[in-house]
Amino acid sequence: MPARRSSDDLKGVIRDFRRDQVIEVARRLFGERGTTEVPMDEIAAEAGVARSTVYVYFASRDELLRACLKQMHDQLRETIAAQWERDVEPDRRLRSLVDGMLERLDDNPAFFRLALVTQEAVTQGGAAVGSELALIGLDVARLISDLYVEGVSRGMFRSMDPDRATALIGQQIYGAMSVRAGDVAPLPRAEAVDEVTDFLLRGLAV
Amino acid sequence: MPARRSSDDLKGVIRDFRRDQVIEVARRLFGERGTTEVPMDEIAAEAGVARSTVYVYFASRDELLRACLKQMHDQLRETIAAQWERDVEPDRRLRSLVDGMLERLDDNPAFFRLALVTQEAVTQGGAAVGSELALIGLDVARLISDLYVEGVSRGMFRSMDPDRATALIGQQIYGAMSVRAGDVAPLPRAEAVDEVTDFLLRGLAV
DNA sequence: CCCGCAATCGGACATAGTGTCCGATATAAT
DNA sequence: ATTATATCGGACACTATGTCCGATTGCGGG
Repeated sequence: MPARRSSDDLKGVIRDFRRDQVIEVARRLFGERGTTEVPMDEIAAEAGVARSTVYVYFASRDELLRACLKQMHDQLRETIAAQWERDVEPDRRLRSLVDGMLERLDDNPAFFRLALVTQEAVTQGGAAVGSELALIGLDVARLISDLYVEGVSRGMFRSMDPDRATALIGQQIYGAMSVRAGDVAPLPRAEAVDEVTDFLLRGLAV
Repeated sequence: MPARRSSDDLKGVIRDFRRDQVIEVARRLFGERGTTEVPMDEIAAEAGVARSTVYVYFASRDELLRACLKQMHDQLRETIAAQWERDVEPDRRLRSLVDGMLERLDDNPAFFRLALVTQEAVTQGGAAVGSELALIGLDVARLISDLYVEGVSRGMFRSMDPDRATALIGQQIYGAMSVRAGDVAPLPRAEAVDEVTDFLLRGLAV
């Protein structure tokens, strides 16, 4: 039986490798051109598989999109986790969070665009896709909420409803990412992170 | 000649009326379901014209989309202009701007979603569509910039690079709109406007 | 009323892409 | 060699887009 099992493992490894190739290609092309304008033929060809094989791995374009989002989500989680352990102060954690998000964006500009264009997929009734997006949103929101509450308890942040504060902070980060994703000449990241973090902390008023 | 001219005017009026009908329907359906998932057949049927007639008025789906954006832009300009004349103080103007944007969003929730999903059309190489979006962005940015500069000169806002301040303010507003567009139970508008404006002014720090 | 003109309609057509299906092929294990 | 499994490649049915064009409709003028 051991050889049999080893063979299944190898098949699984090969299959996962192939599947990941398709996801990588799809992520890039979807990010560049949107979720609906890239023919499955093209994704298959670039991934080096037959088009019908793509449908063996993914039931539909939507499911492929969902897989792309999941991969993105996993990477985001890793990035944020790594940043998070490095900082303890709430304001530094805030900075880390912004940094992590912008880092993922810059590492793969198509990253955010994929999330952005995926809003359309949600609008189109892609419930499964929507739930993957919601998970990403919840992860980030929880991090924001935690750091906000900690900031208040340390007397660094002014007191507001935590949910509202979380929403407002998230809005700024989301907006910053949106703008940066479309910017042909974005600021150096460290500078952009400082700027957004500063603005979040201090606002406009003198 | 006068009667001849009058007839041409009537034809123009009828044609514009029909064209606007198509735009209205398309705006709604695009906003609800995205720019690519609504068949032109359906838009035509709901607007009460033949599908081939839609192509008489608009060369393509993209051109129809562009017309939708232009209509949206015109309405936004009217809303902002009306709000703008009512307030002079920079912080009140800021509030008016946020209010105006959220008002347009609430008046037609599909409004913002249309702009959001149109980001995808831009990604897809819709240059003409992109330029319409850019015009909207420039309008809003100019308003933000003006009020920011005035706020600094009055000693109400702290001094930063005006372009960066404009970008940061714009990001928050954009994020607020994005979140609100997807919210099934959004805050009452006045409350949301106050909250965003307050956050813009004061930030997080105590 | 009739006629001419312009706009619109309705349908056919070619094309592109999606998802399904299946026989042929390739590969690995026994 | 045989068997089992995964993949390939292509055919198919269907949907939607944009183009084209003859038929129909509506309006204005004589």
